[in-house]
Amino acid sequence: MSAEPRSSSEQQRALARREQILCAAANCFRNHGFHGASIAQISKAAGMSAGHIYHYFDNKEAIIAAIVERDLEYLVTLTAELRATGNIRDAMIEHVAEGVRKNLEPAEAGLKLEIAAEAARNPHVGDIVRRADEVCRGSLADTLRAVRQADGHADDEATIAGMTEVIAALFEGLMIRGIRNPGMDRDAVIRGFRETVRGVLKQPS
Amino acid sequence: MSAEPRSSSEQQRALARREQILCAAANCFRNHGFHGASIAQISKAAGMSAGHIYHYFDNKEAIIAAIVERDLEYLVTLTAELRATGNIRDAMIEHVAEGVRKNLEPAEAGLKLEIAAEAARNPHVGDIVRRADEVCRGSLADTLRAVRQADGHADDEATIAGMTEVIAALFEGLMIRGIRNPGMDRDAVIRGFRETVRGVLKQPS
DNA sequence: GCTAAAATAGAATGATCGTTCGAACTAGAA
DNA sequence: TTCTAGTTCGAACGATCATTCTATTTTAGC
Repeated sequence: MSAEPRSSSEQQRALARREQILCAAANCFRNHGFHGASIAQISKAAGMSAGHIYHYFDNKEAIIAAIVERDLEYLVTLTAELRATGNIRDAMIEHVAEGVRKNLEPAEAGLKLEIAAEAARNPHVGDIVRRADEVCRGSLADTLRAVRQADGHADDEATIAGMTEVIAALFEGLMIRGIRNPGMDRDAVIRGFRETVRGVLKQPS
Repeated sequence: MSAEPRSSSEQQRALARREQILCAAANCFRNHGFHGASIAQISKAAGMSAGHIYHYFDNKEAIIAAIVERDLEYLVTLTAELRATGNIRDAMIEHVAEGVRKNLEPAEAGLKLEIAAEAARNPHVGDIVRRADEVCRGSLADTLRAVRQADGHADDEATIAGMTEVIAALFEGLMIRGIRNPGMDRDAVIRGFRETVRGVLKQPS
């Protein structure tokens, strides 16, 4: 927050401390929510004093923003990776199982839902989330467009946008499903998802 | 909370007060989250003193539980209604547009996401949510089973369960989509959803 | 080893939290 | 009217909140 550090090792050290705080904060936020978790809890989890946290973050809101940003950055790189594969349609269907399992991970899902709920009421967090979604959505739309064109379908952009939302809703909804029905038959869900994604890809235009 | 009231008008009055508190609390929870909203805020919104709230609810947790219960009760009756219609398949596809619009309502979606996030960490709320979902899920599975059987498909129960999760994830995911991409083309999404639901109903078993 | 600066701890701040409590008020029964 | 019991308020409680400040320890350059 203050003047530039003198050596690069100091920079690294500061970066590591920041990361340490963010990891601890993510755990606390998972367990108690953004507003339920206190700086005292986070500082204890990070193994440092409460006051010291303010050397790395202006305030609690800044920690929340950093957590949100970090979480979404990961998603952006993920969708970009999918797009870089060779045979996109096969890759998509192949990755369904992985996507299902990842979104059902309760720890991950809890934090992501917390972020979504916060985005609905906190304009700053909402901006971060919407900006990241724009990138992911664009990447997913590109992927869908490529597959559909390769299959000889002539879709207008609105149709592609609609399909994008369908696929996104499917996987994001799974985070809620994992919480509401933790005992679900995962293999059956994977089969259902695979078939549904396949169906969207070959949907008549 | 204490001994039975003497007249039925007193009972009604107490019920109205409870409802008044719950409505005010729902608004506060929507805007600030379960832990971000204070009893002081809720009492101000409900037009009564903070202390008085404790005549109707044991504590804040009880208010949260009541809100969650009320929200889910509505969903249970909704799925039951769908099931009572005549031609189920047509009714389902016809109700897609309504379902999409309802889940995109930002105020509703925000509170529901807050509930899901709370269910992921608060065991009491989690129990309420899971129990309600069991009912809704069963009703939706019954509906799907009926349509599939009428179409001559022979599905095992796991397949029906998988399809149920797909449909549930679709619509619940839409709540997140509405927050992450508020400017989406709703008509295109409705078309995509309708086609996807149709696809699930005629999916090969 | 000395010194200056950064890292860190921990106490202190005022605000606000959820909750309790006792007094004042209100309305129906007698 | 008087009594009684539920309604309602608002002050008060101790705990905890996010944040600030000061003092101390650690580190790096000389």
